Amino acid sequence: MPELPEVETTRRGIEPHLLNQVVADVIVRNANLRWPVSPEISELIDQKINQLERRAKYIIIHTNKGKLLLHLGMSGSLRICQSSDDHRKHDHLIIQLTSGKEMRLHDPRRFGCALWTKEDIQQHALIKNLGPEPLADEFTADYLAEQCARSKASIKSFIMQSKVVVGVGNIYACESLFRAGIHPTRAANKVSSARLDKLHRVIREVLAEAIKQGGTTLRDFVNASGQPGYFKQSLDVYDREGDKCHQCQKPIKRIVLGQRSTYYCGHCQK
DNA sequence: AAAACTACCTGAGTGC
DNA sequence: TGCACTCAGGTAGTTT
Repeated sequence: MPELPEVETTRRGIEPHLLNQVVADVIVRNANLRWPVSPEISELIDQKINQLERRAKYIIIHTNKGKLLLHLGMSGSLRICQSSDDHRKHDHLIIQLTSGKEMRLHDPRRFGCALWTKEDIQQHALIKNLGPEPLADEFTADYLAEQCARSKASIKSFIMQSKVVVGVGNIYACESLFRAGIHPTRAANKVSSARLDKLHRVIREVLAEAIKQGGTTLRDFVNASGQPGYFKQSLDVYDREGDKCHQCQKPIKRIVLGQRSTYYCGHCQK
C-alpha cells in the first residue's frame, strides 16, 4: 500500500485524534508483525502523546517516556475507531485513548511493524541511515546529481533506495520518471544533469500533488477515516499497461526491474 | 562495494 | 465451486 503520500495522509488523519491525548490501554491482538511487538509497548499506557512525526514511511508517536515507531509495510493502515466498533480480522494493535476513541493498526500481510523505543529516534537503526526527505530543502538537484554520478544502477531502482532519498516507492518512481522523460532502465550515471534537474523537480511535484489528493488507492489504501485517496486518476503510467500514453497515445509498456513491475512510455521516455 | 536476489505474509484476481 | 497459479503499494538481510 503506502508510499510517502499515503503515510503522510495517514499521519494527518490520525493527528487530530491523538495529539495531546492520553493512552488508556494498549491491546496487542497479534504480535507477529515484521518484528515481534514487544510487551514493553504497555509502557505507552498513561502517557500523553506529544507529537506525531513522519520520517520516510515511518510514523513516530512521541511521548515523554518513549516513542512508538510504526511502519505500514505493503498492506497496513491506521484507523480511528470507537471501541464499540467490530474488530476486523487483521486489526493487530489497538491504542485506546482516554477520550474513548482508539487507533487500530490493520495489516493483512504483516509486513509492517510497531516498535517501542526509548533511544533517540535519530539514532535508531531503522532511521539513522535514511537519506533526505524529498520535500525538504536538503534534497537538492545538486545532491541528486552527486548521488547519481556514483551509480550505474538503473535510475528507477536507484531513486527507490532509501539511502538516496526516502519515500519514493514503486508508483511514484514510475510516475516521476515519466514526467521527467527518463527511461527507467537508464543507468543513473548516464542521465544528463539537465534531466536530473527535471527529475528532482518532478519527484517533489508528484509527491506534493499526491498528498493533496489524499494518496493513491489502487486496491486497499484508506486514510484514518476509511476513505480512499484520489491520486489514481492522475497516474500517467502506473498500472496502465497497454493503455494509451496521455502524451503520445502509444501503449504504455510494463517490464520487471529489480523484481518490481515498472511502467513507462517507450516513446516519451528515453 | 555495489548490485541483485530472498524472505517475510495474506488476499484478490484469473484461468481451467 | 474449487483448485492452482500470479501478482501486489516495502525493505532488511543475504548472496553474488
